[in-house]
Amino acid sequence: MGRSPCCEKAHTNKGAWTKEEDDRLIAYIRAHGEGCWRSLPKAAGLLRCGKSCRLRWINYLRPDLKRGNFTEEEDELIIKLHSLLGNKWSLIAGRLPGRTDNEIKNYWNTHIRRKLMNRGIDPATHRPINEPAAAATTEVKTLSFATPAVKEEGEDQEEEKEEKKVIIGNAVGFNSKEVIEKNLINLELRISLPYQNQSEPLNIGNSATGLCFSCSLGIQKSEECSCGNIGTSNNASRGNIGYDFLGLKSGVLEYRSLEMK
DNA sequence: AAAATGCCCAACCGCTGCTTG
DNA sequence: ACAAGCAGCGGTTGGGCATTT
Repeated sequence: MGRSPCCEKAHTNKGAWTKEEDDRLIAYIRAHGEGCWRSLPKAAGLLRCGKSCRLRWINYLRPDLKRGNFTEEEDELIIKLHSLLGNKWSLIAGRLPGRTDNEIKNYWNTHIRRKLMNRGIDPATHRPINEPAAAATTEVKTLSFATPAVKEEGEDQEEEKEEKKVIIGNAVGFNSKEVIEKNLINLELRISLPYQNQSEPLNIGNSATGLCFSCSLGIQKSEECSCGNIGTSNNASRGNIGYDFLGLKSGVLEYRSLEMK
């Protein structure tokens, strides 16, 4: 048997929150802190379900929320993060202090989508709208590399052979579930390169360190390594991507911070 | 001035993965 | 082991406000 229900839905309020409800919720969380949303409504004297209280607090009442208009810098950061992460609003919000996933999601749908459309960029793919579909799927490189993690003795031989792959292409598309289900990668993320004119050579390695793109990503032992540093790169352990990816300079995006689960 | 239309955003809905009993 | 609840997430909705006709 499971646990008892969190609240009686028949006796809960719905719709817009009143000032009194807000005050009760704020007062309760100030006194007892966040968490245990299940018991919070009853303890705080609110006729709301815990889920509704959590949403109200996170999206509206939290004292560290910025409110107000998004800055141009925030706009550009959201665009860049979206090109990397897709509709992972909570991850994007994690990079924008004082902003919530709901707020960013709304802002994206109402402002940034239109902004990109006006620039002639498809907000879903971050590519020029008139670009042929075929071109969007070319130049997809798959880097294969054995997992650097130390295997414990006695693990299945088949498991030993499994590859973990980072799919690097200039197509932004997320099918992370499939990738994870196939146990190909432990990152719920596809890292994709920005659109580039085919005539322009890719110059995304780290010229400062002399590392190629795959080494800069911390992908050791990659077949795609072109810099001769196979197995010697320690960027992964440093945690930084170390190149200007979509204009995100080293340190803005930390590789480890993109790991999920 | 009133009606129609468009926009914004808070809140809800439904799903997924994890936890609990 | 299993069923049911919880927390968190992304998608969608609808009410209120602003602008246009």
